[in-house]
Amino acid sequence: MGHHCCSKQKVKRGLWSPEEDEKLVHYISEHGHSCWSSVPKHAGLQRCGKSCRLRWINYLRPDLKRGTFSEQEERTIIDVHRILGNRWAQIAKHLPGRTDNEVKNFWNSCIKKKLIAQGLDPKTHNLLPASKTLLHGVPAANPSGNNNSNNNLAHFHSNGGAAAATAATTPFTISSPSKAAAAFEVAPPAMYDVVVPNHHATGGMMMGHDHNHHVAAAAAAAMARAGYHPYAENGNGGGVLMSFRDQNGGGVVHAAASMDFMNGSSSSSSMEHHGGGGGMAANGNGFSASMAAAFMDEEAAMWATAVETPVSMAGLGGMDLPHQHQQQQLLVQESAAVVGPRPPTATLMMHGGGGAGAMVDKGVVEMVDVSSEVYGGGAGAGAGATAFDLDLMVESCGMFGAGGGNAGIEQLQWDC
DNA sequence: AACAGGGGCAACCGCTTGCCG
DNA sequence: TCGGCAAGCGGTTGCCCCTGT
Repeated sequence: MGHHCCSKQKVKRGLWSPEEDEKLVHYISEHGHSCWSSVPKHAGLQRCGKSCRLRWINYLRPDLKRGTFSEQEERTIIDVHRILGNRWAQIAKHLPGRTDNEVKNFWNSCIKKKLIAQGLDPKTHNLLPASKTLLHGVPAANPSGNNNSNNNLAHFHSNGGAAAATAATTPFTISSPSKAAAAFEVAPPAMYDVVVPNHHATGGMMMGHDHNHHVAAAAAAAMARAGYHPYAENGNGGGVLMSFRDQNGGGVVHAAASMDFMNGSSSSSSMEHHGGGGGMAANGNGFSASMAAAFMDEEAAMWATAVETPVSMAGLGGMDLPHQHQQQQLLVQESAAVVGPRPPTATLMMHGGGGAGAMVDKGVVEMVDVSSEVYGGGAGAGAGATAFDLDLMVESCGMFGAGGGNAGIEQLQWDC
């Protein structure tokens, strides 16, 4: 039958022979592939251009990395997938030398099963209903039986620490064993319950922002008002709050990125690591540096589906956000239009990066002060570095999988 | 040794997107 | 603005190989 694009041609299908590979490689290396539809003809192949393109991209490209995925690559995939979903091409961009097809196959054949084995829904990265029940002794959270993350939930994953809070109409609180449950109002009457067990590093990240200033992120502000965190210093809605309880490392990592959204400016971030390892996710359990990267472009904003919704979760600090208000709003609006079926009530934006900064200016997203920490290396990042192309970072909001190991799941205490 | 079943991977299909006339 | 074309992308299929019986 062949592709519709080459139905008139007599094309071969199925596996490629070494001779065909050789022809294609030889032709591409000499002439490039300015027009794939003409490649098979000129290369002497009985294939359609589409097939040639796929073969080249997925198999013959010289820069491809073959072989099994490393643990770090696996973590990266999981981390990025949590944010981007099944956007394999975008995920693959964070894995140099890997193709979307490869990532997709690896996910479907390996990671998916691992997550399921861990009691995680591979689609949402949330606890499967059975796990929720098991862990918390409460009935399945969703009366509809739908475990879709689009509905009421808050999830804090230790393996990467992406803190995603959705459903602004749903209440949640955050509590930790070291501090009594600090109920706070996110967006009245929003409230979640997120219980973080002792044995997991926690990535409780809150970025506050005044609701009247476009990028509403009242969570941190609410936390600040509630006095949840000593770094909740900006009671007017600004400020980034992060607390990483690193029990393995024996310390608590505090990170505070002071941002003044009110003025559209920010100061550099600061971090304090009280004891323990060398910084965020130092033991590999906490909020991975991969998640720390900037979230300032459309893919960051894709999480945000409602400009007016005042919940935003911040990643690590180190931001520089001039002209941020308008830009963020634009991004949010754009993504809201593009992304489609995202939680209609949730706004999630992750910003900043461990030691790195994200700058938004005139529609251009740039990473500044890109250090090894951004890539997940460095003392403050935990696991080893992954070299990512800066363009990719800019393009796809820089989700860098280098953080800690998959320590498991923070317990969620479902109120709804 | 033969067979069945399952897993992994390469390739295909079809829809979407972007570009250009 | 519209239509055609090429490329991009994600989901699905089918083949091959490995393993267990």
